[in-house]
Amino acid sequence: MQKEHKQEINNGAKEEKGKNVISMPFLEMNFDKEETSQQSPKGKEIREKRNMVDLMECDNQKTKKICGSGDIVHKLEPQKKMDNEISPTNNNGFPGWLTNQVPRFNSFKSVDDKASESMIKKARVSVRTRSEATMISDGCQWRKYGQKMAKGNPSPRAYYRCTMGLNCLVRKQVQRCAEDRSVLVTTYEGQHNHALPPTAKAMASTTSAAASMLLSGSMPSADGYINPAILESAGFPCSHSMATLSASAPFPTITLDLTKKPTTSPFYDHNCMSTPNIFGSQIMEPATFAETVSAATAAVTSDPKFTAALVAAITSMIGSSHPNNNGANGTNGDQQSNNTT
DNA sequence: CGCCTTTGACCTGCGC
DNA sequence: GCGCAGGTCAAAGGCG
Repeated sequence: MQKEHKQEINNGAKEEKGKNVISMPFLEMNFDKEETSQQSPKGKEIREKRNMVDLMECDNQKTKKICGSGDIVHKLEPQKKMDNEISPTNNNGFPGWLTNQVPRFNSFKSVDDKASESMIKKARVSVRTRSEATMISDGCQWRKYGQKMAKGNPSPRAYYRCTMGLNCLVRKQVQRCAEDRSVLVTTYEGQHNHALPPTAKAMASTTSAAASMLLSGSMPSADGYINPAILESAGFPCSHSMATLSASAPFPTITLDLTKKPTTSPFYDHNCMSTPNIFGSQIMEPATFAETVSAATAAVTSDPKFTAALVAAITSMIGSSHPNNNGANGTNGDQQSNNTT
């Protein structure tokens, strides 16, 4: 059994190194090169060449529901206890990479660190995309630190850690949907404590906004889709069942399902990455995803309730902000600003 | 030579 | 208390 898995894994690895780097134009766009140079220009290039289809953060809880794989979620749930306890500090539910609320992550986990982590983990963002690549490139640099076979899913789950920042503890899990292997599910967790590429910021803004909306109760139901009207009003072409928020989970989960085909959208082929041909052939236009994200952001933030919630959230964050957080939050601050505006 | 991936082992939490 | 599953660590090997 393990041997089989190994084979699969190995194959996957080879694919990654060889060619499967589906760079998601939407996130890679401009910043790839820029951001990459921040740390290890060399490493970046290498990474970029590998299989990455970039997106942002995926939340597996949602994924679980959608895909039925129920892998990642399992482990995440246990954190709910801690999250609840710590939630006061991060009641906004902003994904870490968005707010930098979390002081920092380190290999050494003190009590405080753990607490911070919990906070960061509160909000997750899942992105489901249809792609042949082993990973989506979201503009950040990731280092693989583990891989595991998840129960109920023949595809291995890969664990990545952000290496763009020295102590950035943002992590992401990449796994293929058990029911539809062509669907790549990426779950992001934590906050970036460093500057993010423009595309990454856009994504972060969108997801954070959604998370905020969810937590603030702006959502009509604890478990549902973002109001299509809101999204569409902002011109979000893939609004139909594309973004899903879940408040029923231990922590807020945002799922961006980019695999679904909108019922009405002449832009579908261009703005949604769901079509196999788009991913498969990697023809997606660079600006499309960014535009989509921007539209989503605008849509989400256009909601008065959300805005109010966001203000409250930010206020709360500021009130409970930690000195250390501020320093590393340059980026986050920007993101927050974006959200507010 | 340095960085990254691979992978088995270990740790932790949850359900029974 | 035990077993299972997920997540992380760290040594070894590979690649550029």
